[in-house]
Amino acid sequence: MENFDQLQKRMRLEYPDLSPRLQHLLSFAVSHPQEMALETISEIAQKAQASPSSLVRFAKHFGFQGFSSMQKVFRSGLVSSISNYRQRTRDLEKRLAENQKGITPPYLDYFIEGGIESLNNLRQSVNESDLKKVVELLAESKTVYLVAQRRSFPVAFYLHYALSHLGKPAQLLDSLGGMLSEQGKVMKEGDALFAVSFPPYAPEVLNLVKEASLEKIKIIGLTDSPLSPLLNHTDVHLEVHEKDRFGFRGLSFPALYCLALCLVFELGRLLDHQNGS
Amino acid sequence: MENFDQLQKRMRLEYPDLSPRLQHLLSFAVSHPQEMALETISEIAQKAQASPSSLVRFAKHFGFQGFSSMQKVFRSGLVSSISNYRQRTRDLEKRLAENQKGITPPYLDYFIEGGIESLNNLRQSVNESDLKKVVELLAESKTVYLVAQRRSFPVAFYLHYALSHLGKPAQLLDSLGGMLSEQGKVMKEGDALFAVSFPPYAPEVLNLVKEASLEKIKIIGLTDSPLSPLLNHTDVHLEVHEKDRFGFRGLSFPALYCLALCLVFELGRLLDHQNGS
DNA sequence: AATTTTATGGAATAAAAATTCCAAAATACA
DNA sequence: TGTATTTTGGAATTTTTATTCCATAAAATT
Repeated sequence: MENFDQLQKRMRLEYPDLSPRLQHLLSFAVSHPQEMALETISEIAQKAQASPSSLVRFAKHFGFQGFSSMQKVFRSGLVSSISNYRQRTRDLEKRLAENQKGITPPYLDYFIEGGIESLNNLRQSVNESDLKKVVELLAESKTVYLVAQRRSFPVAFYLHYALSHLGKPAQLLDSLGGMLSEQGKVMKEGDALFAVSFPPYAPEVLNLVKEASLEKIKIIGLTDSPLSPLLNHTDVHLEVHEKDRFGFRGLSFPALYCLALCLVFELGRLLDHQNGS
Repeated sequence: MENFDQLQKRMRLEYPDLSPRLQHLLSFAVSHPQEMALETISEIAQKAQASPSSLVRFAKHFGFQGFSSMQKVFRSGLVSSISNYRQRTRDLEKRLAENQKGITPPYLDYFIEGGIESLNNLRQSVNESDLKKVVELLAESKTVYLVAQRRSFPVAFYLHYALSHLGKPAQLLDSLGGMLSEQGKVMKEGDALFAVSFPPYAPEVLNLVKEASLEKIKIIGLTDSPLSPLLNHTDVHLEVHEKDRFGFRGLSFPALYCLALCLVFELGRLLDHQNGS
C-alpha cells in the first residue's frame, strides 16, 4: 500500500487537473489530515463543505477503491507521525541523559516546548483589563503610530499591517533614512503611539516616547518587564516575559505574536461594534 | 465527555473487580491504545483474543453506551498525544458555534490555545531532514537573501536580523522604493534565496523566486501548504500550517517564529562548529 | 452434588457508514 | 442560443460495523 507521504506528493502534483470541488477537497485533506484519518465520511464532508459522494469520487480519483481505503492511508500517516514523535522524544531524552553537556538535535521540539511555555505564561503576565484599555485607546485615537527598532520591529510592522487592514489609520515609524525623530513630529494630540521595546532597549524609541508624552499623545507600551525603561512614560502597557532557550535570547516571539493577534482581533470587534450601532 | 487520562486511571482502579475476560481486555486496552482507537470492534476482538460482545460489555462496564462511544475517548487520547490542546479548542469552537454572536471575552485564552495548537502541529508539519537541509544550505551559501512581502515580511526581517548577528552575510530584499526586482539582480551562483510566502501569495515574490531559480541560486521556501505556488521553484521548503481563528486568517505566527528561532539556533551551532574545527 | 448465579461466545438484528446511481445544475462547446 | 459534457448533491442501496439476545459453559453457593 502507498504510504502517506507519497500520497501527499501525488495529490499536490495532480491538483491543477482536478475539478473545483475536488481541488477544494484536496486542500482540505492536505490541511486537515487528522480529520481525514479519524472522522466518518459524512462528518468530513460537512466540515469540508462537500457531499459524501464527492469524497468518494475524490478517493477514486487517486486510485482507491473508495473512501475507506484512502482513509487507511491517512490513518497510517497519523500513526506514523505519532510514533515518529514518540521515538524522537524518547531518543532525545536518552541522549540528554547521557550527555550532560547539553542537548543534541533535533532542537525543534525544545523550541516548541519553550514556545508553549511562553504562551502559558502569557495568560498570567497579561491582565485582561490592561488589554481592554489598550484596545480602547487604539479605537479612540485618530491615528495610531507604531514604533520599534531592531528585533522588535517585526511586531510593529505586523501591527501596522493588521491595523491598516481593519481600516484603522496607522503609521509605521520605520526610521527609514534615519528619519525616526522627524517621522515622530507629525503626531498630534488625539493620536496614540504604540511603542514596542525589548532589551537592549533602543534609545531612539525611548526618546521618541519621551517627546511624544510631552505632546499629550497617548502612549501604549509593549515590553518585557515591569522595570523596562519604556514604562516611565506609558499610559498603559502590556508585558510579555522572555523565556531563554539555551541562553539564546530569542525574544518570546510566539507569545508576542499571539498577543498581537489577539489585540488586533479585539480591536476589530470593537470597531465593528461601534460602526454597527 | 471524560478524557483519555481519566479513563485510563479509572480502568487501573477497577481492574481487580473485573471478570477474567474483562481483566484481559483491560490489559490489552491499556497496552494497545492505538489499536483501540483505530480498529474495528472485531479486529480488536481478534487481536485481544476475545469476542466483540465482550468488548461491548467492557465498554458498558465503564459506563459507556457501547463500544463506539468508548472508542471516541481512545481516539481523543490518540490525538491528544500529538496535541493535547486540540480537544479544548474543539470545545471552544463548539461553544462558539452555539453562541452565534461569538464567544465572550477573554479572547486571549482562545488565541493562546490556538497558538499552542499551532506549535503542536509544527512538530508534524516540519520534518527533521528538511530542517537540516535548510540549515546546511544557509551555512554553505555565500550570502543569504531574504524576501517576503506584506504580512510575511516580519519573518524575513527577523531572520535578517538574526543571521546578521550570527555573522552570516545576509541581505533583506525589502522592496524599498519598489526596487524589489532590481535588488534581486545582485544574487549570484553560490548564494541562497530564502523566500517566505503565505496566502495571498505575493506575485512579486513568486517572480523573484522564478528568476533566481534560473540563475542557479539555491531557493529555500517557507510557506503554508504543499499546494503553495512557491514550491514550484524551491530546492527545499518548510511548511507551517495556518490555523483559522474565527475565520480570522491570522497566519500561524507563533509556530512561524518558533520555527524561525530554531532555524537560527541550529545555524548558529553549525557555524560555530565549522569555525571551531 | 444440585442449583443458582455469573460469564462468555456466537448468531441474529439493528444501526451506521460507505457506495452507487441518477437527476439536476453548471460549464464548455458548437 | 442551443446542445453536449462534466460536475455535483442527494436519495436509495449495499456493505460494514456495532449491538443485542440467548444458549451454554463455568463458577460459586448451598
